[in-house]
Amino acid sequence: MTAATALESPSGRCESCAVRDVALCAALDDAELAALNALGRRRRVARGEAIVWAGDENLICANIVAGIIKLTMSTADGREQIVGLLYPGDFLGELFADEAGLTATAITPTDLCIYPRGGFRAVLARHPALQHSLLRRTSASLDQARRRMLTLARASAGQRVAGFLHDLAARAGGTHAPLRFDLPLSRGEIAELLGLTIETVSRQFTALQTRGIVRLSGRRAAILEDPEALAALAA
Amino acid sequence: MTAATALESPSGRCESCAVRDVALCAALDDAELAALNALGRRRRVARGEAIVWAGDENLICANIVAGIIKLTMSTADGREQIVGLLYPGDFLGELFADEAGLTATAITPTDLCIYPRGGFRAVLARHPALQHSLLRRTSASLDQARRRMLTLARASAGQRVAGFLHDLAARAGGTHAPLRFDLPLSRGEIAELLGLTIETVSRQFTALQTRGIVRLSGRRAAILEDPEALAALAA
DNA sequence: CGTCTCATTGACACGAATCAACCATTGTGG
DNA sequence: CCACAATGGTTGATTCGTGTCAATGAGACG
Repeated sequence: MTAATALESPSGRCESCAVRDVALCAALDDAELAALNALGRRRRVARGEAIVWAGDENLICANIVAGIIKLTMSTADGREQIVGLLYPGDFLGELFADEAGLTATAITPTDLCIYPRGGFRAVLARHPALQHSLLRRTSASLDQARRRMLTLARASAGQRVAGFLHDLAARAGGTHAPLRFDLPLSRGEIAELLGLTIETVSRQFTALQTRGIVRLSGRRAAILEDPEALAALAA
Repeated sequence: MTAATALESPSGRCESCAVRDVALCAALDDAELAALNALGRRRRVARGEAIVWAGDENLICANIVAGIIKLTMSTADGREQIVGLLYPGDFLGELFADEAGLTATAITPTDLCIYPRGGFRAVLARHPALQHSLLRRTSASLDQARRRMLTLARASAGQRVAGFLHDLAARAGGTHAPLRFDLPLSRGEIAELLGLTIETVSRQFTALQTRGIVRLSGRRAAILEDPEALAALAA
């Protein structure tokens, strides 16, 4: 038992968790954390693997420990739209729905700390600090969703792509040039996120490259050459 | 003092409030309600009047007692987008932002129960039930926002307008024909909501009318003739 | 009765989707 | 180690839907 890895047994390991101080757990002291500790189990998910399917019974929620997850909805005719991205420290789950409304899929290899939904709600009810923390997070997500509504409703393809790269660069830690950063999403996923087609995304990328604003380095990385120009385009 | 109207003095009147059992207040018993009671004041707002301006210091939050409010964001070049509608019982306010991110404007004459943001947060911290209630509401808003993202990103103009009318009809209490219901939004506001232009909205309306699916009765009312067809178009 | 606001209708332009080829990279089996 | 398929990405030609610009129409209100 002492040989159990952190992956298999989170119990007693929260203190050393990568997201101990950024996830919801940050709202709890080490003693309170025991309640969640007892409930959670670690799970590693491969790139492309689904964690929750829309329409399924909504049994779990989770903290993202590492990796990136996309939340998607699809139209009646089968086209998909990414309605949220989750990064390490973010919370995954629809606590108050018995049936999942969204599909959650790993975009990169991902580590999760999974809780049964019912159990988590029970802990939530007993820990106002946790609830407060979740409320803040949910408010922030709502704000983000509304901002994206504005983009989807009003921005041109060029503005969307520029804004997307701008956000990625900012998250990668700066706006100084030249900044090299990863593109964790495929072209198809970028299109799903921005409400465009693959072809349009591709064309916008080459346009940015032609103008010397970013340079693509393989499929999954980019180098930011002109942050001001990019920011201006994102507008 | 006994002549004070409910509008001027909410104190001691919560029991008879129109939204006592649907708003956040529903989470509190009459005794607990006293804390909010002491904080709140009623205010009536005319159609078109703004309650909060994006960018301003974020001083207040409120419960909607009667009327409809739109939450808007605008692009750099001045076009507006409605990112949320609030109905009686809904909660207005960004509790965790010192600067307002959204403009809130009354779409119809509206009655509010207004609280200072700081005071409300203090009450919230002391009443977990209230916080839980707000968390549920915020989660529901997030869900709604994400659904609208799908619409804005993927639906055609026809689908958007049909979906909008479908929602209004449902809210008006049924899908039986012929159902007469109000259009609380102007054409311009519908366009702002759906991410279209006034002209496109107008054309879609006449198309629906030509096909005998809805009939417009003046500018501000519609009669639903064929609910199934409307639902099918909304997809 | 005239003006003002809001809505409708028409002509046209433009941006992004669609359809279709082609190219590059990765991985696999001989 | 190379041939070859499979996957993902780019580029081009064309179509289609919605935005834009402009004129007209209909209520609301003074």
